[in-house]
Amino acid sequence: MAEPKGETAADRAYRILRSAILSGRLPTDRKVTEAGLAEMLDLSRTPVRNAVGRLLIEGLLQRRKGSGLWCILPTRDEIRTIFDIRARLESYAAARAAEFATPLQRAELVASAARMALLVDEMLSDPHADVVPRIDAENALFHCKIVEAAHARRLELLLQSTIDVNLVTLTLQAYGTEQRMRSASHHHEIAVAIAGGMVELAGKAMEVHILSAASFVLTDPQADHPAPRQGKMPVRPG
Amino acid sequence: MAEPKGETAADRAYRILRSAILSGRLPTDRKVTEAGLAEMLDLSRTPVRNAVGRLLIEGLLQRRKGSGLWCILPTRDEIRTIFDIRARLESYAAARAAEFATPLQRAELVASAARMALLVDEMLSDPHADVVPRIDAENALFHCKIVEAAHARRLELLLQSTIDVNLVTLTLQAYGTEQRMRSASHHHEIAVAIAGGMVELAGKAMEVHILSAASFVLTDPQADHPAPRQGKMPVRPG
DNA sequence: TGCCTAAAAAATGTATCCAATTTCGCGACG
DNA sequence: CGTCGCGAAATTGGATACATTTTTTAGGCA
Repeated sequence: MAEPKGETAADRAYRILRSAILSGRLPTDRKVTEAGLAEMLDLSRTPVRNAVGRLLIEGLLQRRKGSGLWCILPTRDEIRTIFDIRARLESYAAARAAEFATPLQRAELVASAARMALLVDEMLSDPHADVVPRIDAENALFHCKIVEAAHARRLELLLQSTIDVNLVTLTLQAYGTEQRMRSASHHHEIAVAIAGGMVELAGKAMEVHILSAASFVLTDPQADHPAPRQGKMPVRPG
Repeated sequence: MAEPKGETAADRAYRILRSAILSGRLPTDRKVTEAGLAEMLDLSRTPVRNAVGRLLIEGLLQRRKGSGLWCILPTRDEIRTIFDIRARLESYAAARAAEFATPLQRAELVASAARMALLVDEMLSDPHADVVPRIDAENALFHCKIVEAAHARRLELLLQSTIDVNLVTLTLQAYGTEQRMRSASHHHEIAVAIAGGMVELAGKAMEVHILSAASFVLTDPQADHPAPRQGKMPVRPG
């Protein structure tokens, strides 16, 4: 998951910088520079510029003309907006999946939902086991497979820059037993709807799934910012 | 509109290449290379690589591992998908605008809709006048102002890469008198809804506006691909 | 003391060179 | 005659040097 082999230096810079910004390891109260980031990552400016370009497009960085880059952490309102956008785009993806998914994809979605249910059971029966990362991975896989099954490259590209693993993980970390069970139940409903070709239901079920997560995260007092840290922290190149 | 002064070489390359791809001036049946594009534009590979990177993210270019770039023209199905996505994102933008727009922005939207009505009148009374480009411009301005008034940077970024002026212009070119009148009417309805803070109505009216355009474009036998040309055509650097 | 100007410092944008990876063609061998 | 393999060519990725633009600061003059 961390460092794919065929990854270019630019990809690596992008992955590390994006994670560093969203987890608050880069300062938001002062400028950073391409040269500085390059030194930090032990790279030349070329791949860093590539990564910075993508982050500018995603809005996680902003350029103040001649005066450095500034990291932009999404505010609570912006996180709300991101969930709203996800609800609209992913429900469209689910609806399309119900219409266009291959038989194999439908089966895989049902299987993923089943695995998720098992994982939640495991969590309930043995709270000490380290199942949470596996739940996170299964969740990511499920959403990813739906977008693939929608057969809409445009949708993939848009969601890719909207859904960030850091934000999703943040969401899931805020989840408790109750919410995880409900979430697993949602996955089952969505998978069955898609497998059965029920376009409307699949879309609406996904909408509920996402907005439910949003409402939970945003009403939880702890889940404010992703690590609203201030001081400068080193980002290790590895 | 064409060439902003403070534009960098990379921006220029991006603008020209994107337009060249969508208008069919670059071949889709054989590879193009960064070096080739650079020579075409009379630039070094550096700014071209920047532009190519953005186009790869947008999906208008695709990289076949070691062997050149390929231009990807949206198929009819993909255009349909783009309209669906626009309907969902722009209706969200309109709803947000109805909630968050400043008084000035509300007034400007109403004014834009009024100007559009005047332009359509002008077109009706004097079919020979060259009002069509002005109508296109007013239309672009209207949609742009709504997205701004939504006060959601994320939405701006996503729509920016989804809405392409070439596709919109293509749509409008397919429009006749009847459709233009209806479109102007839509603009008025949307502007009034936003100005009056009617969140639901604004969103739904925008949805109708976009899907109506989609249904018209996609049922029109002439509006198939954007210039499905095959042979190689030069792209002038200017 | 305050402001204008100009020089220097900083940051980004561009060009060019080199390295690494992949492709394709050619030839030899089975 | 087909296939394997090696090498040359093509293409992209990364580093560095240079140009351009903007900011900041130092200094002089009112």
